[in-house]
Amino acid sequence: MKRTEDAETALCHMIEAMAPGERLPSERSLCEDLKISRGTLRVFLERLEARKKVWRHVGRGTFAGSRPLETNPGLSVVADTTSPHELLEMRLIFEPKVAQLAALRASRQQISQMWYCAKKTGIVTDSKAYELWDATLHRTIAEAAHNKLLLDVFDAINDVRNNTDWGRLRDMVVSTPARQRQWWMQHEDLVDAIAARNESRAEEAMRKHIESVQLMIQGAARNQLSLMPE
Amino acid sequence: MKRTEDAETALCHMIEAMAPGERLPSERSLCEDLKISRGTLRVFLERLEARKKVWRHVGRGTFAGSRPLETNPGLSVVADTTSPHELLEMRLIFEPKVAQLAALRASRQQISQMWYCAKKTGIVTDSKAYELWDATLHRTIAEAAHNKLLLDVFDAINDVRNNTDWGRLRDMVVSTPARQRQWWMQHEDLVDAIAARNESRAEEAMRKHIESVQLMIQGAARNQLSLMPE
DNA sequence: TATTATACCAATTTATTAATGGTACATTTC
DNA sequence: GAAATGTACCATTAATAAATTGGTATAATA
Repeated sequence: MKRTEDAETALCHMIEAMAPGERLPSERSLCEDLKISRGTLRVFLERLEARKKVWRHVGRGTFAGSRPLETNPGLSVVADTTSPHELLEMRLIFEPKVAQLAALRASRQQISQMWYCAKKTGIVTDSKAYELWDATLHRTIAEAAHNKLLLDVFDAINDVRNNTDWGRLRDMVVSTPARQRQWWMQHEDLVDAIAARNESRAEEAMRKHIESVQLMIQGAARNQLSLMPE
Repeated sequence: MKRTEDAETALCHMIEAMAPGERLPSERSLCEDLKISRGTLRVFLERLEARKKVWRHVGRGTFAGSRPLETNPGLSVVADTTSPHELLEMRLIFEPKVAQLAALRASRQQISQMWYCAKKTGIVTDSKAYELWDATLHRTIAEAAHNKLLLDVFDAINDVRNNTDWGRLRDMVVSTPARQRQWWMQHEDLVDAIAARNESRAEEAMRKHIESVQLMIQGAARNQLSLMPE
């Protein structure tokens, strides 16, 4: 009885002397040092964990201090748990302002590339090709904002977009020639505003464009929902 | 002479028949199949790479089609290459809209937590504690937007913020009681707008707040620049 | 009842091995 | 002499194996 209590206080002192985040020896070596069995040691550690004195993780070890905020998982893993609605809301926050900055800072070469991409979105026939040129256009605009951090965030969001499998939904984006014509005209309008260095018009054009997509997707999702058995 | 040319055209046809992104056999097995040496094969591949017909990567292989956009490196690694200016521009794009959504969707509990954090930013004395409560306030607002993807993006941006070492710059944020009072009042105003469910006022308050920080940091950076030897 | 001893599991890290494209150089072939 | 070959080695990456860790169950022991 006495010996194990001594071991517990020794363990506590040991932990208090450690810097937060520092790693404890493994359970197997700790129980040797303290001359107690692994089972009893784990009882002590359980209490310490409840008191937020340590935190544990299988395969890694036991650490002093309280569990750190889980590190950013890279954004692409959230693809499974996010919805088209969330993604479009995000893009609606982000991209209009990006277009505004692009209107200020785009180089002539970038603008001509935008024209090229926009034209392509009007003439390609299959949905995969459309998506490619659409993505390239939007990314060119993000590049034209000339802010590296902003571009990285854009790519991170796009990663989510690419790693989802709302497959049937995506095909609907260019389901009809009329729709494709609508997106193409919006693209032309957007690039025209950027080329004219008209900040507010560029922002507005991008906002309108994404809102259109949002409306379309919402409608499609509703239809699809009513058709699906579960 | 003739045989190698045949091999080159055969290689071209092979690649054209492949789907973009598909992986070619390794150089060592390809040159066996085509009955040519690795050196000449590599000359062909070099030409194909220049024409964007293939792209190569050491340790991975050679792939058909044009090189895909480089994958998101995790956002936290860009911390070294980004600047306070870029970060604040990013936040200025992002957070006002987040505040607007928060005004729509914040729960009562979240609002009371905002009040608590805002009050703390007014009374704490050391700059580390200020940063803690400031960060908690801003993150609570992001949570209140109730969009998981948005929150992840917010955390990613914050990661950059934490992983930089513009140390002296950060201390200046609360360098004087007058400054701290300024930020505190802006925080109170912001939370008040959210609590009142006033979207446009919340957006405006957040914009004003970040613009103030932006101005301050710019001024501080200028001063520091003029003091630094290199 | 409390403690020990033992065995096994799933998650994770670390170490090892194998494979890839990149490069240099001597050799062969036409 | 120019073109092609054969060979050896490197740095990077992927694939695999081995070792370690916390988590859990069970029987034996004090």
